[in-house]
Amino acid sequence: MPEGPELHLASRYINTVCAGLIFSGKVEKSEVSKNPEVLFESDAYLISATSRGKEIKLTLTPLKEEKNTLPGRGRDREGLSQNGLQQPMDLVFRFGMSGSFKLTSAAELPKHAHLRFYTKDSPHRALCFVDVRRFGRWEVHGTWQPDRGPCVMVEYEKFRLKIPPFEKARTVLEALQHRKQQSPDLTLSKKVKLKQENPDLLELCHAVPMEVIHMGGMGYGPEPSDDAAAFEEWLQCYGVPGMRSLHDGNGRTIWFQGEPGPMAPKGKKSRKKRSWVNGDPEPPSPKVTKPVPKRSSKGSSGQEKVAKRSGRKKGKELVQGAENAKAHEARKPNTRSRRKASASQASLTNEAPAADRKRQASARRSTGAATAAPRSRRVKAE
DNA sequence: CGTCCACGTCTAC
DNA sequence: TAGACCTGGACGG
Repeated sequence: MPEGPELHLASRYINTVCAGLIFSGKVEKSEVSKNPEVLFESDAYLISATSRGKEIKLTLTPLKEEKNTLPGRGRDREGLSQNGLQQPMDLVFRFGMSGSFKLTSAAELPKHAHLRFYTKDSPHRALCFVDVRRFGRWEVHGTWQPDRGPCVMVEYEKFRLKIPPFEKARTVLEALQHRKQQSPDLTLSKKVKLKQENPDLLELCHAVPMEVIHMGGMGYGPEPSDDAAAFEEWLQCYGVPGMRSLHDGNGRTIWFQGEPGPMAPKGKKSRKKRSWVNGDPEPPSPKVTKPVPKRSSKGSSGQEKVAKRSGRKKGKELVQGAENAKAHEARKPNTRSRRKASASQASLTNEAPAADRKRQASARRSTGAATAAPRSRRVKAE
């Protein structure tokens, strides 16, 4: 559950489902987790959350001035004042690749629930930090990690200044400059309108995550019904049939539409893990790939799952270069790929009809895009 | 069964 | 700048 907007949704979710809930007792950590114990104990406490970029902070607040009923028992706990009262505690979480929060029945904890906060009243429930891959971290008495970039959702203005000097900004800046020169004689309102219809890259860094937040869902909707499909449907580039992808210097898959651009990794470097360990020293061939959503014909008995991300790709299966609608029409059709196919078609035209502008802008989206560059070089956004 | 892949850091060379 | 840290789903044989 790692992307910026998702962390924000997680904090909203927590504040919603924990509103009015009273928690009690100790905070429980799974055996297997290597994260620190949370030595917090209170007869009655509240949980609230805030997020900042890809971090989320839980605040545990004891309800009243309760006495520690068992003197000495709490000695090993942190955050106790002299008289044995439990003080409020902040926990800062990072979600790694798979972290999330879930309020569930305490009787049936979900798998991989590595930190549990139990409600006071029965039927007991548990707010769980669920994290399949355990890349997620939490820190007791945590604070926002100091060397992180601003939050694209709530601190967007901070991206306006202090652009790292080594950022390859030429293209971006030239584009902005170009835009400026284009419309020197327009009225202010016309300029504003133009800007809204053609948001620049920086504005999109804000607008796109905000769109996800307003969409809601992501497992953090009011109902447990959940709606991952809506998000998949919303994605314009990432994992979408017809879009292209390649691997950057760190082996990360970058999704995009159209030309990869002058900084594109040159073939050889792009494969991190060798897939040809024994014999068959086949050169790691392709550079630019079209995702071939390999939905094998087997098992597709009408109710196939929504195409999940990209299919598995091997060299020989990769389709090179300038492919087209034909290619993916031949592929497994589903509603999603169909819709996307037409969307990308539309955006190939420079002059999209005005009604399609918004869609055209979003066709550039890939939620993975901002995570592409190595940390040290990145505009400190995530 | 085995291989590859995944929304991210984190740290040891 | 490579691995390391993990589980599990999709796919291939």
